[in-house]
Amino acid sequence: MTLDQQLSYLLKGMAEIIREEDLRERLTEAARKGRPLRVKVGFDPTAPDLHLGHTVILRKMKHFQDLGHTVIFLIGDMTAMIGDPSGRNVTRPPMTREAIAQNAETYKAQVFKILDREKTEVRFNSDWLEPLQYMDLVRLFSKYTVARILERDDFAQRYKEGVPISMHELMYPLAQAYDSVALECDIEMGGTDQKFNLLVGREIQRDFGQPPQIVATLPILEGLDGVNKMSKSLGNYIGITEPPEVMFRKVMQIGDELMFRYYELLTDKSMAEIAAIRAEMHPMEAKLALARLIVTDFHSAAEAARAAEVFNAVVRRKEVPADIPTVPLPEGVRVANGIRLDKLLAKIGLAESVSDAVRKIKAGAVEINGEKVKDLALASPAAELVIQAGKSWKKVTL
RNA sequence: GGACGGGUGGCCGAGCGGCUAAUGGCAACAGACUGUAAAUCUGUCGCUCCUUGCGAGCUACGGAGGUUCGAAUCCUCCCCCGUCCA
Repeated sequence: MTLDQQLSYLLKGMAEIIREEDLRERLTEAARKGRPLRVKVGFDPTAPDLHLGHTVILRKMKHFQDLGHTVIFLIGDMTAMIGDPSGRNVTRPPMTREAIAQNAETYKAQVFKILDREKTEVRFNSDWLEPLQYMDLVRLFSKYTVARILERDDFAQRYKEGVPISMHELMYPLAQAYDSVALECDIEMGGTDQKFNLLVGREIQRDFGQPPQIVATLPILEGLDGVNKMSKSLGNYIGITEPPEVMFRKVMQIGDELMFRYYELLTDKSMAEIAAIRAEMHPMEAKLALARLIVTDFHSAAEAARAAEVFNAVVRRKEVPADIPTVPLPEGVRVANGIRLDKLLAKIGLAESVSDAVRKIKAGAVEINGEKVKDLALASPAAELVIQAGKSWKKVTL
């Protein structure tokens, strides 16, 4: 690849790069000296399950690896041990070492679905942050000013609105910047919300006599709702270890506009190809194709095809799914006049509570063996009950 | 250290002695519609019980006490947050 080709490969899908000339320069230098660039991305080990939102940046990391560079998968275990309240005004409980170590393992098992193991350095920032003495920290913090720290958007806003900001939150950008020093990074990537932190890294590196890192930000992927960022706690995510049918169905649930965003950030389609899809394909066909692409990435083409078939059968043709989980009849749901459906639904997980089950039944969301149910009691139950509550199915054997 | 303001259901935010399981909005869950969706419309939206009824009980408005026939609403103490002053 020529330098220009490399550049456009790397820049595709990036939100911002600071600065492009520097990247060009460093790529040139790397080629000349035969020294791969060091590209750092930090991950928070509090939520061990990766979802498609994480894969936007993982894919970009892979692109750097494709060009022979080294990617540093940095696990912010120090952050997790302190309990980072960033973003929300709720302090997260600190995590134990064991929990962090376990999450880190889960992470590693998942990221290599995308990253090249050979070209990945997995590091923990406790390696260099933990040994720092008080005076080391004072020296580090002395390199930055309160006014500059408060320039960070969310700090500025919270300060203005009177939302609490804890001292340690102000130190995070410095700690993260120090990671870049410790790792001698050439490039640091993060979501667009990380821009400030990434930029601080440049200044601190300069103070430590290192060339400032190049900063690359990537768009934050919207979740299934198309509004909020994808996150596990909001429940609008697609996990990369989810079963093929689930992934497929979730992709099909997104709005049409969001689909093109997913095409852009989660597939290898070029912008030109995506424009063609938008112009020529029926939206539903385009979405089916997208779902297949995504499922193929994390499972296989065969699994994707099967998931597509399941989707067509169950959702479009409203057929009964082939493999419904079967459970025995739970205790305490039999009454004199048959079976209490509200209790049954709650016990087998088709409703959150008995009250919720009552609501669903009254709303006409429950079918048993193909018949809509309106009563809370089932008088003469068959030996096998295929129960549908909304989008969920369970089979109960008596 | 002082003065003032505030802590309500998943979130935001009303209520300021009974008519309040607690107005609104968002989210969520169902139903209709459809191209899977989205949008829209409708309903639901603490938990439990049963004789499923505009039924009964329990729990809930930072925490603990108190006043009252009755408190999210009044009083006391405590905890937490913010603003201003020092």
